[in-house]
Amino acid sequence: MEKADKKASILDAAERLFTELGYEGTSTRQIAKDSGANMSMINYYFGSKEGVFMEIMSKRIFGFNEQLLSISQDKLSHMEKLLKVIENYANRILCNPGLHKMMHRELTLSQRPEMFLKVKNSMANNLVVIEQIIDDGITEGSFRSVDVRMLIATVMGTISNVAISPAKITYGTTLDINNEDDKAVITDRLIAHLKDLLTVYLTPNNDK
Amino acid sequence: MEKADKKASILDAAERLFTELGYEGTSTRQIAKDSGANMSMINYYFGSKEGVFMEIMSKRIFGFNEQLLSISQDKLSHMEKLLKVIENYANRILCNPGLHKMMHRELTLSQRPEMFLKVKNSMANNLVVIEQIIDDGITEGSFRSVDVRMLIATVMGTISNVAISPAKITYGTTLDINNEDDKAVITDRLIAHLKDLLTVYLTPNNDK
DNA sequence: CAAAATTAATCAATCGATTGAATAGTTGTG
DNA sequence: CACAACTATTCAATCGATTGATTAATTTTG
Repeated sequence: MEKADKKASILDAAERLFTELGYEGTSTRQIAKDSGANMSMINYYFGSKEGVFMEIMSKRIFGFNEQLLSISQDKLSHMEKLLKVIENYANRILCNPGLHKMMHRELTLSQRPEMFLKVKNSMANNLVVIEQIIDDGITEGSFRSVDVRMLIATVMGTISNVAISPAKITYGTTLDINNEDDKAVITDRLIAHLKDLLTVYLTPNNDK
Repeated sequence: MEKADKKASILDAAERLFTELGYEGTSTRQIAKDSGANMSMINYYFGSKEGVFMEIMSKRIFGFNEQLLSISQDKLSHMEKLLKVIENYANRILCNPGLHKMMHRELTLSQRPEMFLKVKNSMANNLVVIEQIIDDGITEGSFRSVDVRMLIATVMGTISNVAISPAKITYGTTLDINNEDDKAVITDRLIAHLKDLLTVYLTPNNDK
């Protein structure tokens, strides 16, 4: 309370509004109003509305890749690595589904190429880490030979789908991802499902 | 050429612009300009900008569910039904990825509740059809007992991920979903992957 | 005091929507 | 058939509101 820190409060308000209303749907006036700051403070600190957006993205994306990289270098079996990466990835996305929605939206728009590249590169980085692990597992013989790119689309798509779809569509009838308790349940269920799926699918066939 | 049919040309231009720039990012002036119609024609025919959007959605969503329902009533095994539904679903979405992106965007925004409900209900309808097929397969014993909702998230998420992700991220390095020839290749690859995945995952374990 | 932070007021541009009038096509009437 | 009445379509012009951004003045801070 002491230190106003308008800069942070602007970012907070902006992130919430962007998440809820989209980039175009959010006005700088509303950001100012919600954060208790004057309109000019937005341009004073971030240069422009787009500057605010970029700052939010940068802050959130940072550290995402490092985490995955560190796991991929752990002393684990390929399957253990893969499952750990997925668990990490799912937790990261589901702990803030709104942000993930926002990133997804920007990724499907041809506007704002700078944001597009940022999000795209971040995703691409995550992708190569996972791809490498699966590739290693296949060449080692501990994984079946599968379409790696498509399998990654399955993993990321599943997580994304759970994070994005409106509550009652994806999960049972009562669970709501906006409820904190339910969110933990959903996350666990998602991770358990992916572990089961990948274990069954990637484990080499015994017979034949 | 004879008949101008401004109404259709407005819808065409609007769909292209909405897909590319998003709903908020598209102005009625640009729709008018691109379609060669006067601005007021938009309100004359559709009442409002949102009316244009709703018309596009309605047109596209219509028939989606009937198709799936008819398949689910075919005389096929549960696995055959499931695979056929998925093949249909994938083809439908990948033949017009832009539209799917647009639907997805609207689904992640709290604005425009009418659109939201339309898209959501459409998806929910598709979901129950698939869910019923898998449920039947499980009770019959031809499928393993799995987390049905999560598996559906996997199927839909995979298709969605392939349709939405920028070309070079999801598929190999050369394939581009915006190229018509490549699109066919990607679609086939996606369907083959899902068939393989579901067959392996749902087939009951022989040993143990 | 000087620099940084904050404010109210205002900018030009653009937004979605509406207006009233003009044109074209159809229908009704004798 | 002829002419009036009516409906549907199209248009330029403009509406008030809102957009992101900027200005210049003021306050706070070190």
